[in-house]
Amino acid sequence: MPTEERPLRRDAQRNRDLLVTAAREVFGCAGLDASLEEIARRAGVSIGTLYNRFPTRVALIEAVFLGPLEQANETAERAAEFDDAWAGFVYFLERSCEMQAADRGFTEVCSRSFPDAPALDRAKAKAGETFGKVIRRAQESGRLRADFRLDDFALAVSATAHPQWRRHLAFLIDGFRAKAAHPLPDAD
Amino acid sequence: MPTEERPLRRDAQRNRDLLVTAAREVFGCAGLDASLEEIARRAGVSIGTLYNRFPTRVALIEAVFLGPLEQANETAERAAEFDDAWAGFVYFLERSCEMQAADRGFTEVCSRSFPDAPALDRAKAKAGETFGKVIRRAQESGRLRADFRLDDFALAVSATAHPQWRRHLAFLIDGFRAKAAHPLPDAD
DNA sequence: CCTGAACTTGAGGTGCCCTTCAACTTATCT
DNA sequence: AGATAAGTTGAAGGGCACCTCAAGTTCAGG
Repeated sequence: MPTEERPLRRDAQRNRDLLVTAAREVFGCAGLDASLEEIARRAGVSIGTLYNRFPTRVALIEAVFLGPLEQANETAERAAEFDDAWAGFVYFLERSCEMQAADRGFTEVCSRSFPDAPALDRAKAKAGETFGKVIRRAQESGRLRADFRLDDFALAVSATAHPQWRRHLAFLIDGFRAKAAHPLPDAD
Repeated sequence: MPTEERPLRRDAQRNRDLLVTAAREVFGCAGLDASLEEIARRAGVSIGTLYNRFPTRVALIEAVFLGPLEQANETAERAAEFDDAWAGFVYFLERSCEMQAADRGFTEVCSRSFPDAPALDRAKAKAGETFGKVIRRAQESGRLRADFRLDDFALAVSATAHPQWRRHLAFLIDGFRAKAAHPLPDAD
């Protein structure tokens, strides 16, 4: 049984939207630990209203980032349908880095875990599975090295959350090609 | 004329050492923005003493990290003397990642700039020059791609400040080989 | 228009951190 | 042993952020 969702009063809905928008901006440049008071300030709303609508920080994070995570999943679905499997792989990597480079909050959402927000973790897992297919296809095509794993994606992407990510990613991609592969270290 | 350095009283010197040790630990796990009170607490010294010895945060950062930076420079010098230029290049990359993975403070020292602590910036520049030689040799040997630049090192290393850095670095290194090289993106 | 429920407000309590400084303690030198 | 410069201490003042709640305001349905 889903929690009964009485619709919000119109003013409350407006404030909710203002808060989410403000939070997107503030999380985007200051990260997920940004000040909640700053977010309320920017939304033009009192701190009490923020707490009314979002009792915890993760509730707000969820409201802001569930969308982008689904968007990432769709990107992966598109990537899985490329004729050229390697191109699809590269396409998804690039879109992911793009999103992270543009949004510090998104970067942190992707690298942290959220025990108190199962929806977030579920959305991440789903996108992960979709990208798993992309990886498999690229490996079967013989262009992606066989020892590439899903977690390597997290590594690669989380490591490119900076302005010159294009260049960094280009090196990595060269290192991902099957023809470039040398044995990986044992551990991990 | 060098600032006259009257020697510290014995107790003061002891406290200074305690503070630097504590700061190394705290910066190491909490980063350069860690609480100064926490550092004083861990050193078993009052917060006033910390401020007596290190009037600013950067003064303390300098005291902690000038050593490691010089150590990095020596590592680069060793790397420049490898018979196998490519092996020297890889050696320095690995040692650098090792230092950063082990010390969050060091990571931040390497990626930030310190206008108020010229000594830090100088030490970084020096290590950079030394590593520049390593790069040149590796490129002349034909093993390192010709379009590799010194800043790419900063990229690579700052991006590997996490537990599974070995694996990430392995991919990057495969991407750094001349034989793996594909054209890099234009910008930056 | 009126009323109750929904919503908003912001001051206030708590906690952590930064930084200063006047009063106190200690090392060192003669 | 005494004098004094050097060093230590921690309370106090100022900030900022978190979170709560009693009092006030606004919406929406009758």
